[in-house]
Parts: sequence; structure tokens; C-alpha cells
Amino acid sequence: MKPAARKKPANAEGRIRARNHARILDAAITIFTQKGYDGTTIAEIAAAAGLPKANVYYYFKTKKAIYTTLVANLIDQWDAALDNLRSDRDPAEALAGYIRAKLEFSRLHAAQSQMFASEVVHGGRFLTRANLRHMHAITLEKVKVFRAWARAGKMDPVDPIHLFILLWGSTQYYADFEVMAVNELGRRRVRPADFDKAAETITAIVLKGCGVRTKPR
Amino acid sequence: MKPAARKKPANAEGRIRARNHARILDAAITIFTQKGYDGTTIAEIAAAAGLPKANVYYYFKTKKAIYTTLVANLIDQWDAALDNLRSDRDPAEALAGYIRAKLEFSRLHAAQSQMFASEVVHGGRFLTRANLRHMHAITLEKVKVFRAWARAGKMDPVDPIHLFILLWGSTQYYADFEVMAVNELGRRRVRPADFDKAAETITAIVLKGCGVRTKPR
DNA sequence: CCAGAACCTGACCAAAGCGTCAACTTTTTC
DNA sequence: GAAAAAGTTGACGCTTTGGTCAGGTTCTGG
Repeated sequence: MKPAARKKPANAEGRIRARNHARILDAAITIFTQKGYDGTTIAEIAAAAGLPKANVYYYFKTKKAIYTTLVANLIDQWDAALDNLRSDRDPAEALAGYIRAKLEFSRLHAAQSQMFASEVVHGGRFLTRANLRHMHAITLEKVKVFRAWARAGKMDPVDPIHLFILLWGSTQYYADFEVMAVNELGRRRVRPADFDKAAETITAIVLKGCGVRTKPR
Repeated sequence: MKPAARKKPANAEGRIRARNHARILDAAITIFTQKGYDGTTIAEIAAAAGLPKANVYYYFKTKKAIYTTLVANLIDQWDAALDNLRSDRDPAEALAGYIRAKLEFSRLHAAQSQMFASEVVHGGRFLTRANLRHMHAITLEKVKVFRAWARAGKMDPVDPIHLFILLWGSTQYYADFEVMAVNELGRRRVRPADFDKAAETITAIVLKGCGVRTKPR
């Protein structure tokens, strides 16, 4: 083999590799979301990416490798909205910001939310223990925030995990169960105004429901 | 053909037919839930039902026929919990009852809830327009109940559809996203006590959050 | 008891899909 | 400009799966 110095460093991908890698993942997430892992074919992903099927295997070893790369990306994004929740913030603003951020994610990344939902509904067979531990650890950090607010008298001492489940279930619904959301909203698609109304409604119910106050009592 | 009187009436199925029909559906819902429509094989359903594969085709014309029969059954069950919501009831009791009923369904029929969730997450390709119209019509009936309570000053005039989405999203989460629920609860499975705590927490937040009062002001 | 109906089933077929491969083309580097 | 590396791709092999079929068995009613 020729001198190793000639080989590109692993993180210095060429522009062709980076472009095709991204194209495949973009195409894949749309189709995995619509059809699920087993209902999606490599030929469909290739066609949507504008590449011959065999070429997909040049960039990803297997179909499962494509899917698990997407799942790993989704875990990274799951964390981001939780940054709103810091104990040094006013709980009304922090919770309102979190709800808004979660709904923005549902609105702008419906496919990612749906794909993650699909994965979890089917038992999370591609979620690793490390994925689950990570998400649990992050959540426990934020549980502390809720507890700190409760100790400071800024909100009622509601069970933080069940509160998170209520927050996640309600905000993700608009993306994950879009078919039901549009049906019940009487629309063809969820509009930005619907997301605004959702943010307003969920925020009002949660703040009032958790006894959130902007001043300590 | 022999005299029609000899043929059994369509609704007087023999015990063999009824038994095998039920066995196939019971087996199917478990596997469709775990693996999704495309990930499930007729051979797996047959094995779980204790029948040879070709025999399954004696009872159901196609794989899709099995699946859509299950979906139709799920629609029927979706309605039942909503019976709690009647305008002549006290809203605190009615909403608490509805939340409790939904959580009971999640606890006792997790597979059905997950299968329906999977169907919707993937765009509801096996949900018919009639299915969707039916669910929408039922919901609109209950929207009237919320509006009647608001007019009577028994609760705040929150947006009924967004409230339903919050109720559905939070109560179904324990079944649909069981993997996440157990992970965040720090458990191996969701226990009856967790459902009790969920009922208590969701009910408290929703009643307080919606300004539900047991006496008109 | 027998004929008809209902039920069962092993073997089979056609189609689909994951992944491979050898040969080719393009790009990159020296 | 040439060699090496990277990228491309049509054809193919193997396996799997939905569904069929012909022939068989069991059940039911007269």
C-alpha cells in the first residue's frame, strides 16, 4: 500500500462523500418515517437520493447502518429543547420556552419526530442501552430543576417524570400523530397558527395546572 | 347448489371458525404491534396462532384483511372511554373518569394502543375516511360538552381540541411509548402504581389547569 | 351411512429485496 | 501526466414471503 500520509484523515471527508452521505440520510429519513424500517427498500432510498442502489452500499455497509445513524442523530436533537429548563430561570418563562421549543421541533422536524416515535412504538429495537441511559440521565438533570422550583415555592410539587410525560405526549402529538391531529383540528395539515394555539393552550394549562407562580409566596 | 337452508346463516359461525378467527387475530395484534405491518409475516402469525400458514388464508383473504379487521376493532374501542364525558356530569368527576379510563386502556390493552399508534405514526394508510370521519364526529360531540361546561362557568374556556390532544397524548404515552416511559420512570415495566400516579398527576394538572370547579361561580 | 360442507395442509410459484462483485469512470495527489 | 484512490453501477445470487392449489380429513345434517 502507498504511504499512509497520502490517505485522507478519517474526519476530512471529501465533498463527494459528504454530499452523498447527506443525500442518502435525507432521503432515508423521509421514507423510514412513512413506511417504517421493514417497509422501506434500499431501492427507494437510492431513488430518492438520486443514486444507483449499489452506490448506497458504498457509503453505508447495510440498511441497518443507515437507520441507526439516523436514530443517533435524533437522540442528539432530543436533548436540545431541554436546555430551556434551568433552575436559575423563571419557571413560567422556562416552561413556556420548553413547550414552544418542543412544538417548533414538531413543526419543523415532523419526519424526525415521527421516525423516533415509530422506533419507540415498536419497542425501540434499534435504541441502544447507551441511548436510553443518556436520555434518562438528561431527564434526571431536569427533574432536579423542577424539584428546585418546587422547594423555592415557585410551583407545586408535581411528580416530575409524569409531568415530563404529559409535556412530551402533548407537544409531540402534533408531529407523531399528525393524521389524527389534522383530522380532529378539521384541517388538511397542521398550520403554524395551530402550533401557536397549541403552545398557548398547553402552556396555559401546564402553568396553571402546576401552580406556577412568577413570584415566590 | 343445495338448498340455502342448509348453509349456516352468516352470523351463526361454527365454533371452529370462531375459535380460529379469534386465535389468528390475537396472535396478529401482538406481532403487528411488535414488528409493524411490513415486518410481520403470515408464517409468524400462523405459528403464534398454532395453525399451518395456508390455513390462515382459509379464514382471511389476505394479510391486509387481518390488519384492517384489527384496525376496525380498535376504532370501536377508541370510542368507549369518551362515554365518561357528558355535559350532565360534574366536570371534575367526568374528566377524572375519562383520564382514568384512558389510562386503564393503556394499561390493559397496550398492544392495541401501540398498534393504533403505529398505524397513525406511519400516516394511517389503513385508516379509512369513514374511520376518520367517525372519530372526528365523536370528538365534536364531546367538544360540545366542554363548551357547555365553560358556558356554565364550570371550567375555563380552553380550546377543546387542543385539550383533547393533551389528554390523548399524555394518557396514551404509557402504552404507545412504553419503552420511553419505563426508561424515564426507571423501571423494567410500567406498574399499576405508576398508572395510579399518572392518573393522579394528569388529573390534578388538567383540573387545575382548566380551572375546573365543582360549583358554578 | 352417505353426501355435502367445512376445515386443513404440504408443496409450490412468482415476485421482491438485501447485499455483492467485477469492471468501469472520475477525482485527487504527486 | 500518471498512478493511486475514490466513486460508480448493471447484473447477479440468494433468501424470503404472500398467496395458491389440489388433495386430503373432519364435521354435520338428512
